[in-house]
Amino acid sequence: MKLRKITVKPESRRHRWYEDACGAAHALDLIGERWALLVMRELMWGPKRFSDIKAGLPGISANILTQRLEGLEAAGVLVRRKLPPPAAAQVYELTAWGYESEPIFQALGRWAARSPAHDPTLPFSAASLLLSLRTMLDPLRAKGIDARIGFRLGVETFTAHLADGHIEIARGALDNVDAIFTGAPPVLAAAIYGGQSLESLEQADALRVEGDRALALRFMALFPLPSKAEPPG
Amino acid sequence: MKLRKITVKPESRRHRWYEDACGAAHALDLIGERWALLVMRELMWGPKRFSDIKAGLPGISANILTQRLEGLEAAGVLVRRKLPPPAAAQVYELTAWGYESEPIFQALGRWAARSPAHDPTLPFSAASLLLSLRTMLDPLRAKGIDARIGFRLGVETFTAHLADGHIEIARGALDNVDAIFTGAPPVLAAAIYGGQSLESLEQADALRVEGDRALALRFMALFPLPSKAEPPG
DNA sequence: CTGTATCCGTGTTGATACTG
DNA sequence: CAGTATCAACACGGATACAG
Repeated sequence: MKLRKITVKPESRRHRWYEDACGAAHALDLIGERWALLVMRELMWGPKRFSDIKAGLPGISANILTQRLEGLEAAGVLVRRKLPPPAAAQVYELTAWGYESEPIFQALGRWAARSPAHDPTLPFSAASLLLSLRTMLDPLRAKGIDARIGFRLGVETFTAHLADGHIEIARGALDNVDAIFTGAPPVLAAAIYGGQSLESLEQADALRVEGDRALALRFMALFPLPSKAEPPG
Repeated sequence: MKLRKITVKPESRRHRWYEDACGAAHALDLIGERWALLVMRELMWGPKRFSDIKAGLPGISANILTQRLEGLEAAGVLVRRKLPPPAAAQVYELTAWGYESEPIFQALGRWAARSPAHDPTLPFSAASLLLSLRTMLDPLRAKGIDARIGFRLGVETFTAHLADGHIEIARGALDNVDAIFTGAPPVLAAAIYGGQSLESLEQADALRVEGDRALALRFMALFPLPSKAEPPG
């Protein structure tokens, strides 16, 4: 054998692909690398800057985030845009097709919610908490409620609009809301999913509710978790 | 350095977790490693042996498959069982919770079907082709058809039961079917998704149809692919 | 302050060869 | 058939250093 070590250009070594026509395999070729899906999750509520993405992803390092953003841009999942002055910041934004990935998060989230090993006390980003609300809403319980709920999660604010057993969520200024939750995402998660009482969280000064308190309490009960899967054996 | 090679116990071999309470992140902790989901895909139609799993996964190496099977077993996604004599073979089988992962494949497959980069000419395993049928069935087109279709894909046989705009698929002997397709999975894929005419594939001796030919032709048209996503810019 | 590029230690992955 | 052992290549993450 002559060609012992061809000097392969680093860029030509692209990637490891599954050689498989299966749609799921192709999806994993595009977004199956470590962190890729979580980067997309952080962008599900609108464009973000590099460091805001990074802030929602505890443990990712800057170079890895750069690589993922490049890869996702090449795949057509997101684009990088320059905001017009005066903001003049660079942001990353999902393409229309990128936003269509939401059912993937829902399927993963619903399935993982039944995992015996799921630990809900870990850090929770605002993006993922809101995604989980859309995933876990019980349409039957929400039937008949028409209301707007605001969230102040750290520096970000969101408005959820409940109507017809359906929930719409948008990032942005809180206008015309009937109730507002203010607190860190894990605290709100403890209230909605962890069965923590609103009073105890308020007394610990971890969560605050303004506006229609009865509505807020009703809202917190709209997101039942599924039962855990049986461990085998 | 004294401790050149500490004999680390294999179980202490933690892998890298996302420290994130998000359900999707936890799902990726469990099944996000390379090959893990595709191993599950191969088991979606029932228990399989090591080498049959491997055969459906072009490119996986034996040691990686071993590791994934161990990991998935530890996660509670599958169990290993010893078949009773005379078969007496070891097989891997999804747990009930493991089977519940099908929506993940559907979400991934549906999303990837709109990828501009999807190449349907790559190898296609029987398991993934049948999974794609369940994903892509158009209930409206299937309305009013009540029929049983058999598939001989290599050594495996499957029966699909169409009723009420819904499809059920099971591996096993072909009993009481109205039509049978015989051929390699990529060929059947070309017929159903690639727009290849049945006649041309039969003339090339790549596909054979027995039984109700009109039904077979109707069946082939029940699985429309979505349009491709626009490349950005 | 925001993002990118580079080095480096470590752990993961994968091809090949080998064993029960 | 069902894996294990070995080794090389690579990906990850941390820590910088650097550029606008």
